[in-house]
Amino acid sequence: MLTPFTAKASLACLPHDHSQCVSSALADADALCAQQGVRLTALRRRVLELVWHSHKPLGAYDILAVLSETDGRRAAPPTVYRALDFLLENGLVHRIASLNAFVGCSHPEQPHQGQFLICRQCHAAIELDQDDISAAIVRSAASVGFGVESQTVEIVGLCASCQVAA
Amino acid sequence: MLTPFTAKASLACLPHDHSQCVSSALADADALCAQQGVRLTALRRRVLELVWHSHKPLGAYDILAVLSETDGRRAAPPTVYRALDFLLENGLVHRIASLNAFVGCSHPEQPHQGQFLICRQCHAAIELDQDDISAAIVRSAASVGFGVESQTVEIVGLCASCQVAA
DNA sequence: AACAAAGAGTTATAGAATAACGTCTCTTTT
DNA sequence: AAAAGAGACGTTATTCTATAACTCTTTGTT
Repeated sequence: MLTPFTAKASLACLPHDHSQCVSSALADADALCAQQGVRLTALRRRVLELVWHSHKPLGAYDILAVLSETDGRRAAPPTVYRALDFLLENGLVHRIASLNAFVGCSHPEQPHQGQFLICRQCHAAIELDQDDISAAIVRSAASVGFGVESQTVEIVGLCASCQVAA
Repeated sequence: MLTPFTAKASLACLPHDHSQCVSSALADADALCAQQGVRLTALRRRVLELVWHSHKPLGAYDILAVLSETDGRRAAPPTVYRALDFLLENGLVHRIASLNAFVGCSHPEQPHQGQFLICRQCHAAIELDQDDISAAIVRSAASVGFGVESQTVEIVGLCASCQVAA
């Protein structure tokens, strides 16, 4: 069974109109920030747009390079990291610890921590939010008396498209 | 239900005779390397011992500092990273991506990738290897056609001891 | 002893992230 | 309108993490 969300997220590895992803992510971000009373400044919005440039997690220094070279903006690392911190805090992007990289959040409406399927071939990241994975983790943790507060779940493998190609 | 392994691993956050952990980890490593026909050199064994100094994941540069200051060994980063690479390849330590740190493997007998419960208070890492977590991940991945090859599961929260303390 | 190969030392550099401080631009208050 | 304050961004420097490339040494083998 595919939930609407799963269906949407799995687009990451399939041909699709990606400009739709970007524009809807930006529109969602505008709406959410307005609703939360926080400021999606030009810089923050631009960083979010760059992160959404593809479904591949993007490094902070890649973002920095675009800001400096393409945008012609004088930018040093803190500029990028501050924008990313804001986007992380407001659930608009996720950080992939195993890659030191950032990816747009597919459903920023409610706070959550995604689970990520990362294709080692095309490098796309598919975001999941499966309750049964979380539940299994919480249950196992509870069996040793451990109280879960946050989860990092990052899975590497081959996406459907790249399996076919191989 | 606690498997023997789970019982052993959860020791991490409980008072226990830790010198036992260290000596048994080193003895296991000696045996496994002999069996595999690979060399657990003095340096590699020492790095493993340092990683096992506690159940808290240890940074490469922390190891480096001990080698330089305490052991008086002239050591630069590659020295430590090569030893760690060897230990990782042979399943004797795990790398915790979210911490950029390394921790001894609790059951190096068979190759596996652990799942880790990391206490935000005492910083100890409890290694799990729960099939139901892996199974839930593989199942969710399969539902979007994704083939799992490796998993990073790192859970932050409060261990039993630190919950009591709080 | 001679050799090849693995291990470890050495130097330099790349990559990721943050600290600390200054400046500018708003808004809010008076 | 002036002053005050806060938030955002610029700037400089530094810390932490990791690897590349080359050299020398050790070890096991012939």
